[in-house]
Amino acid sequence: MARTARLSSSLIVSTALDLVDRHGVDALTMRALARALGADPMAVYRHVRDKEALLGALCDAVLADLDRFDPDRPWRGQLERFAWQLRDSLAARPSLAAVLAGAPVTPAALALTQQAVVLMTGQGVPLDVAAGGLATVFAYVIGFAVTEASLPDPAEGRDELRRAALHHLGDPETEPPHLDTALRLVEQPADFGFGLELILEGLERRVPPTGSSRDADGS
Amino acid sequence: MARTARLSSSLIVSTALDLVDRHGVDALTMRALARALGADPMAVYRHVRDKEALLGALCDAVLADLDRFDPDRPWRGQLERFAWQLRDSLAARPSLAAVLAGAPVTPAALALTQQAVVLMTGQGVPLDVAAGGLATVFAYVIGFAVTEASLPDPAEGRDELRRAALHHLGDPETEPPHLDTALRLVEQPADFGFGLELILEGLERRVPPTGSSRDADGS
DNA sequence: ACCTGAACACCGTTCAAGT
DNA sequence: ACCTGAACACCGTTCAAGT
Repeated sequence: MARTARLSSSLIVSTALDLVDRHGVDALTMRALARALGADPMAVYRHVRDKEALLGALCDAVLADLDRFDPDRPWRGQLERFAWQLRDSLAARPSLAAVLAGAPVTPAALALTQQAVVLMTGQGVPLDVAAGGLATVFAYVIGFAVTEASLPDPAEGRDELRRAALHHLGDPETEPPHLDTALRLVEQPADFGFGLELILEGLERRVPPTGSSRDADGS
Repeated sequence: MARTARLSSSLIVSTALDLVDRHGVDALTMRALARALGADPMAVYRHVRDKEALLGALCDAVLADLDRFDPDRPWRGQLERFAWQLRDSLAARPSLAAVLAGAPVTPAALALTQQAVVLMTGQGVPLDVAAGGLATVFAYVIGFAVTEASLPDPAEGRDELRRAALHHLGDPETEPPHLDTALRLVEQPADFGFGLELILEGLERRVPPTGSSRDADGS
């Protein structure tokens, strides 16, 4: 019966992530976290420097949960899977997208980057293409996830949005063409796969062709 | 001598933006804003619903400050200029990038989208390509700007970052290849133009060729 | 030496009291 | 009717007092 359930960093992180999953990152206060842990509000500070470090640890946990890169399988499919997995993970906890955007350099991010560089350069992708490609994919996924998470409730103030937009357009007498199309575009989530395909396709076109039809297999 | 300098929404927004430019968004508190305006802390609430609305108005002002799209000039160059302008604007006030990411639907955003749809479809870009392209460019710029603004001070805790990353990689006995390369990649700002080029190039390839060599000029 | 919780210095916002 | 500022309900974090 001895309550030896001491606090640990991993317990703190998993409890905090659970709080974020259920009630959003705004509900993650040091006091609420301590309550969920059944501990004193200050006990958490024994294991975590401050709240910023706690949020960084959450981001690291999310990234560490993604599949590793396998250097023996084609890079393009793996980069695509990585992008979808990260997007899905952030879509499941929307409020964390902005947090990850604000703390992108974590140990797991470094580990993933190292594996991706090995994967891509090992398969003939020039280093600068691999570097630019990784940065592009990451920026795209983050930007997409944060934007998607921040879409306002449709119809919420749509009339005012329209009116104010018309004012920006110089209050024309006739309705500007495609205004309703544009309204739909900014209100609806976009097609994640479309932009990802643009990026991956561009990367593939920057990989010099291998001389023969196969040269990595069987050596 | 009568102090008739009444508050107005535009004065509030420009004063708030100035505060953000000089001291970052964290320094933008309702109290500090009122102080900068020489007004009572609560006077701002006469013109702005709450702080979220104030931040939204700041984002709108940043977007409204960008060049308009001109339907008579090539879409690709204008989309490229838009991306660079927005990136530069956010690089000049880094802390606002995350705010814009969290409030992407504003009147100016709608106006820009409407103009971009007119521009692109008017020059033969299929609507779904234009829609996907705009969303992709926006997500990329936002994600890039937020990530760039959040890069930690290099060398700040680099050793701990390395050690923790090695732990994620399974504590190998030999140094994983390209780890220093990866460290450089996650610490340094990436090449904004590279990813933008990937996206624009992919869009261009999705525009069906016009029948003759010229058909929009002179008509 | 470690842990606790009262207290500090904020914050956004409400609301009753003034003009 | 409009404007003000004291007050409320928080927050992250410090630090002195306990074990």
